[in-house]
Amino acid sequence: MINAEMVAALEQNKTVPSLGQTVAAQRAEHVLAVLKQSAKPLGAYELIDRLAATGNRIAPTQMYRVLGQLKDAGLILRVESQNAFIAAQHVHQPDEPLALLVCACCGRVDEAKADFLTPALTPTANALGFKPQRSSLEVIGECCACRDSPD
Amino acid sequence: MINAEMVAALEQNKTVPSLGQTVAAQRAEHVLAVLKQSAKPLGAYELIDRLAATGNRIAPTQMYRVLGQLKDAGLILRVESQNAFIAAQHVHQPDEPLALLVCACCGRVDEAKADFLTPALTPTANALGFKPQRSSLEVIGECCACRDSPD
DNA sequence: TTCATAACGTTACACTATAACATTACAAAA
DNA sequence: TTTTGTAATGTTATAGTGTAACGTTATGAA
Repeated sequence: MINAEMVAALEQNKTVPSLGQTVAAQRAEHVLAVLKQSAKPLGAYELIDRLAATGNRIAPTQMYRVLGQLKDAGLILRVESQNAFIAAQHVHQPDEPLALLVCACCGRVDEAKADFLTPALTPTANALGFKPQRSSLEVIGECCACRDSPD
Repeated sequence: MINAEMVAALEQNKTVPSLGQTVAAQRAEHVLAVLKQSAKPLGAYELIDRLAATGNRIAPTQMYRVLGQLKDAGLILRVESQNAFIAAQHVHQPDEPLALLVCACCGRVDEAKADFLTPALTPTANALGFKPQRSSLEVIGECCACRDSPD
């Protein structure tokens, strides 16, 4: 459905060429566009509402399919602690170790590489006979802007 | 509601003495007991059902209050990726960096200290002006038992 | 053309979580 | 003792999250 060509196009804020005309591709594009415009993570139903406002109402099932595709393509990230989604600042591999810095104050989320994770977890994993596949690291705190703001 | 004395008692699988006779304390005890008996994380409504089976049905709101109290006391942990809860193997501080090793196969969850997190995150946090407060690290993989099982 | 299959659509429902408000328990002030 | 404030507890209702199950359509291969 979403392929390398589309990922490349979406990443550059361009319309996906040939395949971009399929219903599914256009929807994925719309959803991604809405997420990119949002400073904060959006839930599935909030996304549905915002999409509906542009005349593109879809059912929850559809939205979750689109979100799954975008996630698999590395174009969006799921914020587990909020059951919500953000547009990725960079395209990622599914198993790439990332840290999400979540502002408890304004909700903004930043992504950062977390390459230290794999080596740091190895001893523990080995000791327990656990084979890590992917990880989710979310750091809750206060972002730059909220620290500076007078409250 | 839940105080140091109760935490100490609950930690040792004992009934909370004096205060343990309050309705709330007994409920917290029941919920914790159910979680301790489960190999896998349990959702709030699954907990409600299991508690009801022992003649102690409570409403969702109540359950979330109990879960909140137990969590604040460090007696249970929330598995963000599953919206579910486990009994803590050890009592924890709310801001203590932990890794949860979640088996994608059987659902079992192990907890491990993740002291490496704080120093590892400092450079990134500083660069972004982000002030970390607490973190949630969940590692999805295959546990010891599932690797050994024939499948 | 016919058939298989994958994509897409729809309905319905189960689970997660909390807002809002009612009631009760309890202890300090009058 | 009564009053009263407050914290705990109880209840109802509802918003939000997620998916199972199944129907329909599109597409390409036999």
